[in-house]
Amino acid sequence: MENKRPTIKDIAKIAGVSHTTVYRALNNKPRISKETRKRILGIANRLKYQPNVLARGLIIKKTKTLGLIITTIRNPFYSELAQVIEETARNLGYSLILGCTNYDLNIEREHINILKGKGVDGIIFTSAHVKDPNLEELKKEEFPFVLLNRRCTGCSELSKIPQVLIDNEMGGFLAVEHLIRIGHTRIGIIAGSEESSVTLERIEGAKKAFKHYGLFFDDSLITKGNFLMPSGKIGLKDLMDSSSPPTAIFALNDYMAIGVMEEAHNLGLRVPEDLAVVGFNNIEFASFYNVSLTTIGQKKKEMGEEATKILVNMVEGKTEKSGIKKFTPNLIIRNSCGYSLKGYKLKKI
Amino acid sequence: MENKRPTIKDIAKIAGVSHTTVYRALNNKPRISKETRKRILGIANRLKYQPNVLARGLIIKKTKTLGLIITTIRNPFYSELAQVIEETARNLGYSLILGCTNYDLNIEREHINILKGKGVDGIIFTSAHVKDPNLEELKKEEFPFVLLNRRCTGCSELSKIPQVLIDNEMGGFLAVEHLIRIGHTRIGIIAGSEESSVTLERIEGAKKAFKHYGLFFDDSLITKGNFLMPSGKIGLKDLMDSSSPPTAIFALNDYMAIGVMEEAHNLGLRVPEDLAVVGFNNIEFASFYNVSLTTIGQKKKEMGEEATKILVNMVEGKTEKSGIKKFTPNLIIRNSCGYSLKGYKLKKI
DNA sequence: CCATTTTGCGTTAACGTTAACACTACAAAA
DNA sequence: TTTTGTAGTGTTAACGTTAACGCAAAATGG
Repeated sequence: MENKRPTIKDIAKIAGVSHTTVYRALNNKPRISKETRKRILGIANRLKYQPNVLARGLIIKKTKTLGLIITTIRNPFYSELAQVIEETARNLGYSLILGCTNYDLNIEREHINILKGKGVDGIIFTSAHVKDPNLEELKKEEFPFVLLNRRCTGCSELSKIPQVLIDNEMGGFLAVEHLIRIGHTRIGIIAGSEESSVTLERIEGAKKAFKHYGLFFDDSLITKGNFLMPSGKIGLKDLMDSSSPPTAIFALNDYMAIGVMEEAHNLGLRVPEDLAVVGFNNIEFASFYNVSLTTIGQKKKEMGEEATKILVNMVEGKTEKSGIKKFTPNLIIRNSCGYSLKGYKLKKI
Repeated sequence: MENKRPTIKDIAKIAGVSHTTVYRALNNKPRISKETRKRILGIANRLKYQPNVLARGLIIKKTKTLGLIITTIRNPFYSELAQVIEETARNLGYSLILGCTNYDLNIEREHINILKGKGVDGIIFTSAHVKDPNLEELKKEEFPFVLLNRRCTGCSELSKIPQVLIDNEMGGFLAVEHLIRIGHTRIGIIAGSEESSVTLERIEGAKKAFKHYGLFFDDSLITKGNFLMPSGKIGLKDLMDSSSPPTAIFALNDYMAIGVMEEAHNLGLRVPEDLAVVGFNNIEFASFYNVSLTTIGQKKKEMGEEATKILVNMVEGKTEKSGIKKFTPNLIIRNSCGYSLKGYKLKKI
């Protein structure tokens, strides 16, 4: 039984023409008569011909495959992003190779090498380190990639890389402003990994909010996390152990915010009565009534689409070699800050 | 500036040997002297040589790439699975192309064709349709694939396909048994998509529990869902609209169970006081105190690993061409059924 | 010490495409 | 009629590997 998939040459043999003629028929190239084309396409259909992307890729150096590098797909923020990226990529004719790094630059590097070896046309990098030698190298090689929800301030050259992001600083500002306006002054911050641009910018925004409202910003109220759920727990514990603990928490993403709420429960703290919590990202679970997390929303769908489209454009040589697309975040008020409870009211500004 | 990645021939030129010699050096083949090998490896390292997987794949028909077909990565159950699959695949030297189908057999088919065109070595299919012509065809072509958390009872041939699953029937039994033992007799079921083997088996288990405890099983208490969160909402609404609504719900996965809890809240029903809810899968969020969903746990990590390893073994020709690996589910009791509340107590059996 | 094997290379041809270029026949232009 | 153009086709060589085979020189063995 012949299980081998048919090749151009197989079709050529059947049609009694040269493989080049078949190629012309299949790829809508000129210099072939209507009749032969039709005949060949008929045979190809019958045999269910599918081009061999490997062989093609070897020559045209394109594989219709993109890489997606994320930290961990377990974080719902990334799985939601991955979903729209896969979908838009597919609609544009591309497949997606998924690579998780666990925030490890060495694994990232490994992924990059493998992806290049497999001839991917471009890579989407999502949030991680600000300073990343891997990216600098890629940039030097003029390998196409875009940064999604991730900045690269560390490296001058990289400012020219296409970046799709939200205004994290504004997001941080909005989050803390909300807490201040409902009456909090001691606000703890659960940071993300400190090498991440996202962390830096959101904290920067938080500081601006403090300043704007004439409040003192206490550095000791920042505790280091890593964007994963457990670090929210640890972070809260640390903060509550201090001599004058915060009355509100700004967790730099929802995943950690949920950890905060978990630990609050363990510590016997009620949310929002004893502790207000605000997150960032508006993952699907944040909206559930029994989570009901006040958070900062961002247009994940639009951002994922945008990043994918930009990358595909680069790959296909359709302009847009650089530029920053910045989206605007918005505050989504739910119950975790008690905004809707009596006893709290919004300060006039 | 030469940005092109170095090839075997480039190295050969520098080393002053033939490309075959370089090949032998790089791939630990015999028939080469220790010194030349060392010299060549030195050059290769210096040039940061990375083999071109496309060219290699063209000949050896292996690409060190696997396909992972899932319905949607947004469902945390699948993102948790994807995480471990990516990780084990990477550790075994494989990359993963991710394909989401949205439960659409045509999209699945499209994915399969593309994956084959890209020369993936094998594919992991996760839960979807029982009867799937795509799989029958793959089987006929002897293309390597494994079924993860998915059965293919529809097609006789496919019983020989490696399958990694949990005992869904037992899981369904455990879930309903629990509800019965804490006193419920009218138990609504939110089914998954009806073409799914998972749905059928879990319902089968539920029915057995009814029978085992001498209870009448009311078919009208099954409502059709699709494993997505919103269908949990709709399902509950439908069930509660009936003339004699259930006092407990068995949602066939956690994602829908959360939808059920959402809708219960909207309908003014307290969980677990007015409505007990049990799910299936034990996704991470189920464990959070403010969700606290009683559910059926399965060894996702082990199953993902197992499926990946089996597939890699098949691909690499290391036996294990068929066989079913069945894992045992376990009941995880949290608060959504009120087991821990006074007023409820466990019936003796 | 000669026959045989082994070692250390090189040559050449695949793999399934794409692409440069060559050729023929026939039509249009000169 | 000769030239020029071009539609339709074929030949051949890439792409970067793997792999079959060939062939000296060195090593082994009886």
